[in-house]
Amino acid sequence: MSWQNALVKEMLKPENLIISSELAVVIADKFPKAVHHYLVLPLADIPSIFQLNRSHLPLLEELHLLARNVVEVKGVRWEDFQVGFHAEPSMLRLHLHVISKDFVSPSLKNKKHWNSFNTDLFVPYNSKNSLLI
DNA sequence: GTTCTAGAAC
DNA sequence: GTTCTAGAAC
Repeated sequence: MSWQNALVKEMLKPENLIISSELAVVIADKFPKAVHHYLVLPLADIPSIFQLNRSHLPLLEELHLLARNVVEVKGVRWEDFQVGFHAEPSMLRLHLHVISKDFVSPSLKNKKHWNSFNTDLFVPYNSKNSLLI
């Protein structure tokens, strides 16, 4: 198992779960790029955005619901967050980023980190249709 | 994805 | 001298 599978391993550990549903889980990003940075991952074995099609729309809505729920659980403002996918994901298992817009974190170390959330490398949830075949 | 580091660029 | 970049990691 390579580092690319680390997310799948982590999402299966109960101690990492913040909230979950029958279809997906929410964990904290191990290297948060902002004060708040969470990942929503489906239990279904969907490797990445490149496997998505229209049949996954209900699941994507479920992921977004969990994104809203984790922000509520943390007691912070939804307006202070951006939610979306990376256009060039590195880690396997589809994951929706839920990140606060401050981008203040010791783990935000280089230009690539910042660009991945603040350029076209970040695909907002509301632009998800562009990912669907 | 991160860490480490040699060589380039400043 | 310090920062930036790109590539390897068995």
